Amino acid sequence: MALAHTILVVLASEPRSGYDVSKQFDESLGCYWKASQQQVYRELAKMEQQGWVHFETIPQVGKPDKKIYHLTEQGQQELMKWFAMPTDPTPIREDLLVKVLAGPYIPRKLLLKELHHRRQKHLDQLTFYQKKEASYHSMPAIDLAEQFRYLTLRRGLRYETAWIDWCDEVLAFLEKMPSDESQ
Amino acid sequence: MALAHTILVVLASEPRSGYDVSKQFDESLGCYWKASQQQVYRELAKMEQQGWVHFETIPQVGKPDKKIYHLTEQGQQELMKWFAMPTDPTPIREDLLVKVLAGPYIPRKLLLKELHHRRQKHLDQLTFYQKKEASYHSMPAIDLAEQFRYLTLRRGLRYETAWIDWCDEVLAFLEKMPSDESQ
DNA sequence: TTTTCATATTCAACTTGTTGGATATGGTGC
DNA sequence: GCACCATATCCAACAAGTTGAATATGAAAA
Repeated sequence: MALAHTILVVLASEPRSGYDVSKQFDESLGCYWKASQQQVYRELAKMEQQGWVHFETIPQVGKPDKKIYHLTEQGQQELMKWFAMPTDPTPIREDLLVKVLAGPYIPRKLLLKELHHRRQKHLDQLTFYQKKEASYHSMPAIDLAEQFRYLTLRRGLRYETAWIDWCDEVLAFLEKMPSDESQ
Repeated sequence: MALAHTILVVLASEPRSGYDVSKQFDESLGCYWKASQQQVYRELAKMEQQGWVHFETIPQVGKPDKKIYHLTEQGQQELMKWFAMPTDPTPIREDLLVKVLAGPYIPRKLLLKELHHRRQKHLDQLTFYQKKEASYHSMPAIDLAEQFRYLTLRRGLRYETAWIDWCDEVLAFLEKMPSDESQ
């Protein structure tokens, strides 16, 4: 259900086409909510049927007509209803944790490679976030929406940092362990 | 695909029934891989068809026959193949982040309630992990499998800590902000 | 004594997410 | 000139995850 509500939030600030909504996911929301283009289109069609959004068709030449979606009164009410419902933490599903659990069966070299690989990924992401963060600090004033966006960025920073620290801890642990018993 | 491989890892240490595998998910894996009983049963059936596992039927009175699944040679090979494939971070989908992004539209009181609620949830989980951690430290010696399990627990600790810290940061931020402009 | 829990599996229907393709055109880089 | 990318939507098929129920019994708790 939450994908629909995320789209409602995106549309709340400004009416957009499915293509634009999808771009928003890729560009700025992606860090904490990933959705493919197909998902966005399908969800918008469903939301339109439910009366949460309406669209105006804008004819174009050489391209399919643009459908600009906007919230309806009902959509806004739905959003308010969702705001009032407490959210639970998303269940975690992390391959890497399973691989660490499988430590006794996995060749030590592979496990080390995995951890180094993942550490780098999270470091890259962290660096990206840090640049974004710096750009916030260099701005003279930011509006309310930007302030909230900044808070979500802070979550991203903490998330990546926690991953990197854990990778380091595991790597240190593995180095102290007796060398590979499984292979 | 990873659910199947997680089940393979669980079965690698010891043959089990679907019921037992499901219990493992609920009891110890749940923190980083959640799977419902239905998922486990369906996945095991599929894995059996693919030849990754076999089962022996153990007749029981008053209950359905127990099916004890164990890895096949092919299943072990599959596991090794999976070990060799790099894993990517799981895409994040967090309602709470969307609600914070929706800050300008959501009544301040509701947002504060959400954050307090979530902080408490993560604190409860953290406390639970800390008790587990303490029990590791009180053991005289732990075997290899337990050492790896301990590392996954460390991930849980860091995960919950990062959430709590972020909740605190957002709460502090909101208190400094001008009072609710949306309601 | 009745209810609830633990055991053990299965079916059905549904929602959500993924993958790959089709369609059509104008602009940019090599 | 040709490959590729951005624009803009849609379809189909599949994989994964959720929800609710049916079946059956013995043991423990209220």
